[in-house]
Amino acid sequence: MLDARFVRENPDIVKNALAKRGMDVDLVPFIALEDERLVFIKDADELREKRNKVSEEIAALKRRKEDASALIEEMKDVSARIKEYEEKLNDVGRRTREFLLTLPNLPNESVPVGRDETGNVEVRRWGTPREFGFTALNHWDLAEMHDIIDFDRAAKIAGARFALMKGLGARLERALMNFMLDLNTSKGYKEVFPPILVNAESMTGTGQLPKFEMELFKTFDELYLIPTAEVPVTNIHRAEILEESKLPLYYTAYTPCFRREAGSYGKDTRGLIRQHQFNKVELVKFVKPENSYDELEKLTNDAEDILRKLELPYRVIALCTGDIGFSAAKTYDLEVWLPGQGRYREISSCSNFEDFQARRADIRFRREGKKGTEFVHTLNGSGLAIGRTLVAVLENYQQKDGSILIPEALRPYMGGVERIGAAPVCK
RNA sequence: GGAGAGGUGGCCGAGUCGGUCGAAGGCAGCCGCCUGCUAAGCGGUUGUGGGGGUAACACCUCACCCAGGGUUCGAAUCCCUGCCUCUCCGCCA
Repeated sequence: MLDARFVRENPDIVKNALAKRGMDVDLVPFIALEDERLVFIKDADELREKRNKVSEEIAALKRRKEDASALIEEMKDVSARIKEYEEKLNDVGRRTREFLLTLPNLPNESVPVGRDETGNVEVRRWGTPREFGFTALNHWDLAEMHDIIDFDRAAKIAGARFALMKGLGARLERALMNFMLDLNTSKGYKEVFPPILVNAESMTGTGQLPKFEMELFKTFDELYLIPTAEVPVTNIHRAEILEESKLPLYYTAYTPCFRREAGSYGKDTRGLIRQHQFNKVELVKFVKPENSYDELEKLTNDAEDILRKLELPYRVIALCTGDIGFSAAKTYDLEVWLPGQGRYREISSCSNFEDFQARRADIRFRREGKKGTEFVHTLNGSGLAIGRTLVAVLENYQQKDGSILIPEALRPYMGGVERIGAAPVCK
């Protein structure tokens, strides 16, 4: 959420920044509402001041056993007017807040300007896509060949866009989770395992609500299935004032993630790329404002490191103003090479939200020796999406005979299994 | 699911028949003083947010005692609803 005061005092800056996102926002009604709100606050405060003063007088009179009925009579009217103002204030305050909650974050100046994903900028590449010397298969063909993912039975159990992992497929999924968590924790990220069902306040804190409810699975108990661990982990510190000395805070979490994928009909209908339920290991940071862009580079590098250790070719994309997410001020996507598709596909998204989420979720810190508080900056990134990493491993490590080598880094997590397919394998 | 208890400032904890309570007291913290050092002791101080004000402080004012309503001239204190926590019973991975 943007700061109400900042918006009303800098409407041009806000309007121009949002224009870069391709939005034409009319701030005039908002500012009018704000002006009204400020007047109400002033008037209501003055009345309340009077009420407080007179109440003391009444109390003093009563203590002296004197008659206070004239004052009480007078205050009845004052109180009634205060109530009127409070109702107006509630109404206006609610409307300004609702408006602000629907405004996305302002892009950072370093974000390339562009209308849509065609405006994204490749920042760097790592690794070289392998020369196969044969036609590389899709991961779903490979998975079927080895009976490690069963989409048909998953559809029977749950529906489309679900997967049943079996045998070494399930083992590989688990190996990736553990490998990533171990690597992340070795870099100082604290491992947490949060609730994956959260309340509306948490969803509002990170920006999923109120605008994107249609993308979420909701239960009958007013709880939502998380679309990413970003939600519960960022909300760990909701409504808290942190000590400066505790910052930065780094967390990593494995969680399942759930997305309705409304509006993605016909996209990635086969395979593991786009599922209603998938596993992900997430990185989350709480940092001081002056460090947040350094921290974004470091976080992105930490996510990249996972791909490097798995020896999977990837590239880093700086999303342009028209393509960054609602809450983000800047985002790098990591895209891994998928031979089966012959192109790079998103496997991680690393963002700096600056104080956008912190303001919504009320996460502040106090500087040593200074009075007052400031909002922290929050960041997060996938480190990494497990399902898509598994896809990348299957497709990049496939051999001519159809077997799949296990990346060196994962073998300790696979009980020593080096290959899916040719060698003795459990099916 | 059934039966009770409770939610107060960084923490502990007091708030009597509603009135001078932003809230006693203690601890922790901070600033002084004192003391060979440390401890103890003495004095002072220490919440958050909004509005106004200032070059910046200062300062003025309003709100906040889980949340939202209600009663009242006036509520931390009374009433209602919700949320959460704890204890006991039942049930269960």
